[in-house]
Amino acid sequence: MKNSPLYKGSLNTIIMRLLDENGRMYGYEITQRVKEITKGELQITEGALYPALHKLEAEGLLDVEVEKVDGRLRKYYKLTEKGTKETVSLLADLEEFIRNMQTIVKPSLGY
Amino acid sequence: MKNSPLYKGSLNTIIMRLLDENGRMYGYEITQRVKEITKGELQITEGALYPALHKLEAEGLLDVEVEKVDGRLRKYYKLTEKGTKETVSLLADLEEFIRNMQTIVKPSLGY
DNA sequence: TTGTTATGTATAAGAAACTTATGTATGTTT
DNA sequence: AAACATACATAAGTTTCTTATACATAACAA
Repeated sequence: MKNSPLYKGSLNTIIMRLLDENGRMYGYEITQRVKEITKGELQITEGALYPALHKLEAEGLLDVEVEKVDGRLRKYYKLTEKGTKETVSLLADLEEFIRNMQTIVKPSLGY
Repeated sequence: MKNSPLYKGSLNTIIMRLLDENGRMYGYEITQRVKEITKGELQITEGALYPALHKLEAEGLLDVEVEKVDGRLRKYYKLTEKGTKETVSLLADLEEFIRNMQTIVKPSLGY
């Protein structure tokens, strides 16, 4: 998922936010959406994504629905009620993180 | 260093930027400065900081000067020339990271 | 004066979150 | 027929951090 270590720890936030916005998505779709939104700057690898989805499901934050489309398997994920609440928290954490980093680094960024 | 996983991967950027701004600092001073700047929201632990400083030094990005002040040892770190160049790169990575995350999450943040 | 807090550095064991490599399977394009 | 895209999955290894512990001096409080 890119070379910068900064992305480490951001994957759950990305997944949850995309599901929050789009209702339901399947894994491969998430990778393509992120790639598209960030103009290729952020590439989520399967080795990171699928274990993350399984863990979020195990924690009761995501629900799964398996479907066969065009002969291929798809596992659609959506937020549970608990997952929706958790998303609010993750987005608040992201805002705080960005704010703190900008404060530390401020002279180099124009704010 | 806080509970949010988002901070994972940000420590080197923080250290390098502070040294870039302040010329030279010692470890404990860095922890206190960060705590102060972020109003206690970000606490850097020694277990994360010291190994990180040693690694940056081993990579030739930092230089050290040991001094004894008030009977206690201090190890002052400053950026090498290589370190200064690397800092520019790390800050660019941070800006890109923030930009990408804001793009993904945008409806919830007002930009 | 003795215990607690602050200052200051350090490392080891373990956890968390990834990367890299590989595997399986189907559909589409060249 | 080969290559590429779609779609999921896992195992081994790495990076980056947390938690716990350790040592040492100075300042402050009981």
